Amino acid sequence: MLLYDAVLISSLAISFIDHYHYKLQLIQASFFRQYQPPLGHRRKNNHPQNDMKTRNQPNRNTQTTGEDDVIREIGHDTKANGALANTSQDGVSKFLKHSGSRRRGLKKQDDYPSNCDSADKLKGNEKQVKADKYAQSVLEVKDSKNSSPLNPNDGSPQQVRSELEDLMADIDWEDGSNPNLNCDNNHPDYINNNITIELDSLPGTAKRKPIRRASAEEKVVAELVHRAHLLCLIARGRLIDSACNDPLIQAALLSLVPAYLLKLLEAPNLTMNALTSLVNWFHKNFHVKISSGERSFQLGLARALETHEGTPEEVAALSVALFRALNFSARFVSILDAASLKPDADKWDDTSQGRKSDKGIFDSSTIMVTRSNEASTSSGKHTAPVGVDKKIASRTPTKASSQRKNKKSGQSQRKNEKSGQSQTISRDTDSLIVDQLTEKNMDPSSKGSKRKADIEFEMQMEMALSATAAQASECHLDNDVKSSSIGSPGLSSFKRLKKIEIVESQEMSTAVGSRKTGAPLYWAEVYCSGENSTGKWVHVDAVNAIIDGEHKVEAAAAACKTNLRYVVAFAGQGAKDVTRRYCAKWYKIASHRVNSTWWDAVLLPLKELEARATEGTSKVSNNEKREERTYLEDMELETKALTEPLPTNQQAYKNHHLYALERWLTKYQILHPKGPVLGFCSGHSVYPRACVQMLHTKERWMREGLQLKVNELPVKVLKRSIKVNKGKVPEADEDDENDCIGPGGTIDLYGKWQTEPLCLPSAENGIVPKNDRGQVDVWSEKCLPPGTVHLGFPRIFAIAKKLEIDYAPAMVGFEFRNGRSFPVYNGIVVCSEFKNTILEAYAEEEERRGAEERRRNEAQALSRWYQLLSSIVTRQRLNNRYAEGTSSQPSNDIQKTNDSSHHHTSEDIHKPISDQVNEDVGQPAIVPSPLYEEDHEHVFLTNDNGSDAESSTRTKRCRCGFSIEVEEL
DNA sequence: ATGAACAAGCGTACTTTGCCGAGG
DNA sequence: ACCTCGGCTTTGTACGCTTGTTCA
Repeated sequence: MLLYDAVLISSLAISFIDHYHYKLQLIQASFFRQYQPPLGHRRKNNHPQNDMKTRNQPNRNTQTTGEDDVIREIGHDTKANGALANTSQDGVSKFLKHSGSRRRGLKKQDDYPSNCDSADKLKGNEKQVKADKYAQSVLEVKDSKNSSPLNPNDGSPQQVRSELEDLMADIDWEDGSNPNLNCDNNHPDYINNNITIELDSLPGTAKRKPIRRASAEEKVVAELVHRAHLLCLIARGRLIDSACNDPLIQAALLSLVPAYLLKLLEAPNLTMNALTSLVNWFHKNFHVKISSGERSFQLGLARALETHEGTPEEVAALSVALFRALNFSARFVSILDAASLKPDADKWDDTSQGRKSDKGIFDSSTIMVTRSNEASTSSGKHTAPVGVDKKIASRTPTKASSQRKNKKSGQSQRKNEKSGQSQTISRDTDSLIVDQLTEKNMDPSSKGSKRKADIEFEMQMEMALSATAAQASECHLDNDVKSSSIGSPGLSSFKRLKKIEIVESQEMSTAVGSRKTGAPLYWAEVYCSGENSTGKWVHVDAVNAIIDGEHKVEAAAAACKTNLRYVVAFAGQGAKDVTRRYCAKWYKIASHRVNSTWWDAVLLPLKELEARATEGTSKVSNNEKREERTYLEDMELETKALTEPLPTNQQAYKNHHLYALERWLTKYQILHPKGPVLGFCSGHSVYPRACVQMLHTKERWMREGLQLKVNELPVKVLKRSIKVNKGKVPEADEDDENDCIGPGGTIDLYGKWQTEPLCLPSAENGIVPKNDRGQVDVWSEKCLPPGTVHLGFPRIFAIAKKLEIDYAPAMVGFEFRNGRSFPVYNGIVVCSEFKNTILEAYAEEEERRGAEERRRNEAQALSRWYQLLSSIVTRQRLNNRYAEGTSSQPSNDIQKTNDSSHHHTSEDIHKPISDQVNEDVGQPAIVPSPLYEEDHEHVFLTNDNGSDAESSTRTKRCRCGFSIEVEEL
């Protein structure tokens, strides 16, 4: 089963990695764009979406080995320990590492002060100064090694921080022994170091924080991470779902159910009432507790069954197993709380103090990834909590002070833990990744807040326990609390904090909410055929003993700051998105969900599996009914999607999929027809989104193969900007009343309803209808006049001209160079009847042209070879004559040379070209003759050449005995 | 806590129909 | 004389979307 899941993960990951590859392509494309001129309108082909289309072609062979490694690694991890959550984190961390190198430099600047106490800005600035000092000292040390002096002013702050960060990454934070990293510790070196730090602004000066928005690349990375996380969460859901089908677990559960309950459930049609008693019994017998230790989910499930206690995930899974044991159609439902789709949500920005999207990637309520680790923290593991709300910390100064008091003891205790209890306190992979992610953004001062966070976290966890498992036995809770105190700074302080907690219970309850703890994440859906006359999927939360509470889920999740973006039901190794059932305000989550096309494609095969499984019970036997059940549910979800209540705030209408306000329409939009009015919001009429129509200019419609109907007036007239219009001659615009650029520099816009299919004048008598520039604009095939074809070949116009066939140059777009646009032509447009004639002539001409070019190349090659060989011969002759210092009869020699060279030339010229080439191409091995050393010009006779067929060599001999061996190619 | 209004950063769509010199 | 080809200041602007801030 694990193997199967690994295969699934791999296959799913392929599509994800496909997009990762696409991202790399984007980077490459941007690189090349820098060095290559833009290709005019063809640049649209470089658009990511277009590029993505090409990437999606089934060309898996192009996956690089690096990608394969990622896939293999995912698969390996999955197989190795079954912890798909770990896989998820691994995958995400890989991407963060990848993107981190770029982002770190940019973000650190903001993140450094953010980790200091924002309430005390002066202190924060001091810490910043220390961090900078430390960075400079680091650079000095590094530079002293390289024996090159460093000007402290040379390094930019970002460079310094980057260096600092790299160095800090190598430091073992657990030791806590490096005084340089302690913000509160003023190292003497720093005091003595004569460095001046200039502050941009005085402390406390209210300066607007520079806004740095996420770049396109960061957005792409965030989306990739989001997708990867979703895939992993789906795989996890499937894993749990298959564990629920374990016959042993089902049998064991069934054996626990009292007989009177079984009798109640024997009714032919299952109803919610019949379920109530069963759920109550389950809730009384199975409790939520904090998990300890890492193990596979199946083992955990068996353990939970044995002890009647488990994580919410396990308890929910047990309930699903029980329902399936009773032969109900049951699904395991989970909120997939994946990493944010928006890159900024991952930032650890103290200034925002977690107002909105202040959460880390793994600081989700997804227990399968992090909560178990958090839970294990409270049961003795020393895992730094992630994303503890600093707002809470600042609100509880007492706790903070007590934490400071216990800081020393905490540190020493950590050392003890490390040495003595390595088994229980050793960090697992998840926590390491989490720490890498968090500590990247932490400055040395974060040590303090980290310990503060520990305390906060433990308290919140305890609150969560009481909230989610109020029925849990006191003794277990006590055990957990006791064990949790092992990893805390001190038992006494913790007890003291417990008192504070009681006093501030009201405040802490809010804090618990802000920590996203206790959110409903897992439940079951049971098909009750006795409900609604047609049957209905009923929400059953056995953990909290809630039946049919689907409308409560969104509110409960929102209260716990959990994003209800994806609710997925798992059954039969498949999955189905049932978010609509639990989400009343779709517009709020729509922008936080991944591209629906991709999501639907991912879920499509899983949906089929799910449908097959949930309808395959014995109670529903025939296929028609099965299809009906799926159909009815789909209809139910669809209906819910189309019947959303009107939002009460105006801004919600900006991108609402169902409704629109006129005030939020863009420049190129209009309401047509303007009605019906569905309601009002702050005095503004609400219209259906379907009434919003796009407007374009006449030319733009023409590009889409549409033309304006007769006598249509523009529905909207825009004023052209003065700057754009200033280059134009005013008279030209005024003269052309009908142009889209109207008088006075206006742009006339028309709606689609004002257009009709393009009706161009058709070709007659072999004449191509042309525009006023004597050409045809070929934006698409639709723009071709009837009876004409576009022949996009180079030099084809010459053929048409030669054949005296009427043609028009085909303009396919514009190219922008030097700030001006130039038309791009590609071939010609001719009447269809001449197509074959022209193509045949073109093929002939191209063949002739090719042959001529070959001939020209050969002649050129021959000429060059002749030059080369004659220069060799000349050099040889000169060597023979002047090498030994003899120089008799120079005038005769020159004459001879001229004669011989002439002889040679005439001989070559009279030979066929092919022979010349074959003979001349080769490596001449010149063997000087001992008899005629001087005053002799070699003459190679054509009939005196010995040839060796085996070695393809030919020996040219002179009468004097001189020979040249040439190799024939 | 929420929403409205505004500001600011970033991405992207839109813009739009040579000129001249070298060389064949 | 005519034709072909390639190089030439690698645009500049406005709008939409998103996010943050302030105020009610």
